[in-house]
Amino acid sequence: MVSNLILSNFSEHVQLNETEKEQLLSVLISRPFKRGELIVKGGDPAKYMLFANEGYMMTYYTDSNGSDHVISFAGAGWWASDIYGSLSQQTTPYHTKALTDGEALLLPRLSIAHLLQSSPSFERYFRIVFQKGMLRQQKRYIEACSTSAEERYRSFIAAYPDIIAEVQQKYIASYLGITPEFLSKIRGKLARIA
Amino acid sequence: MVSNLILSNFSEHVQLNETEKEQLLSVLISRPFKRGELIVKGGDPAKYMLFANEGYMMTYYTDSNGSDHVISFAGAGWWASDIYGSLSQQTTPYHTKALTDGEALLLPRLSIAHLLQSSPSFERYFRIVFQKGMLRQQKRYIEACSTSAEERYRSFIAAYPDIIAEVQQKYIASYLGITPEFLSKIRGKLARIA
DNA sequence: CGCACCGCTTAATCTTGTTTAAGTATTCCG
DNA sequence: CGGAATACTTAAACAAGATTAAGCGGTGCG
Repeated sequence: MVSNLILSNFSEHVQLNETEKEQLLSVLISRPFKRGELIVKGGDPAKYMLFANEGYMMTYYTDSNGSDHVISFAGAGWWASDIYGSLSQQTTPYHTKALTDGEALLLPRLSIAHLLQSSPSFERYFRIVFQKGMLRQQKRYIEACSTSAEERYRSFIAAYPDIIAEVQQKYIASYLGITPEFLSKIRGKLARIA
Repeated sequence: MVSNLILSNFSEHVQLNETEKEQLLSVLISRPFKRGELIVKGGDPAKYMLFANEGYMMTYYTDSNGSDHVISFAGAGWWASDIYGSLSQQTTPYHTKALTDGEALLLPRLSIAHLLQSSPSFERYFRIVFQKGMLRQQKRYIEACSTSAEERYRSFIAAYPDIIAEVQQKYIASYLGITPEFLSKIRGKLARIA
């Protein structure tokens, strides 16, 4: 398991000493995955936070009508946005699925609790991660309300060309909050213009 | 300034000792407000986090077309959800407005930084606040995608009857992501049924 | 090889919610 | 008290996006 990515992610926000680094690395669990594999199933006990060390994952929610809603994608160097694994809660409502082959690093809930208690640096790190997460979610909500599907698609390809390349269209559609059919229509229109 | 509310909010998540309590109270600034008053204006330097000690506030965003989008309401005992004041950033894009007469407690950004450094309890408190905030925002996004405006309105009145009583309809409409006209239509329909 | 499945596309029809516009009720304020 | 904003309602025309259904192309597998 190569752990440069997660260490550099931490060091963007806090400075860990060698002991803390070792402590972190010692509790991470490598979890290789294959394209299409369901890594965490909604309804199951939420035991971990998931960091993408390699490849792509997505976190999504199945509503009461059986429709899926993609909450976010996570490429290498990102946390999956199912953070129920960080709470002393029984289950997560979210699924997390592999979109490509790759490797996740699992951080067990109990280890999180332990890290948080052992050093303020960890409290600080997760405080910042959640602070940014909250801001990102707010921004996404506003964009969903105030811009058309076509605009959202355009800004998505501009912002995440790598995800467009790797991820199936139906998941992009779900992320944008539209049907695959409508995304196809938008793409047809954009291709005709270009 | 009576500060029971904010202390009891903190004590829901962390246990502060007397020194920490005094430290917190000593940096809070009382900010009484009148109904309709703009407490924080979008585009201005973000200097504070705002805690509602009495009355109701709302945080909203004005998009590039000039339409407003209510991000959240904050009644007594809640933080306003503009958390830009907690970052070392220049400005906030969000407005915060008084919906009733009341009092906000302002927590200056520099004081936050100071609290965070002086005790892990404060890191922990804000970590939990942002963690919950992120989850709330995710939930809201999913609801916006997966349920009709009528359902959202019904669950809103069920969950926040006090806000319905205090807050103008056009702001509720904005919060639900619909036009005031359409909310009026929904209300008409529900009244006819009942 | 063949066929079943899955993802993408296209197009017609339908729904939800918007826009525009007009009218009514309230509240604020001199 | 009176007049002017401002909030809410109603209704018709309209638009964005959903639904349904059909067809097409690749791909995995017996």
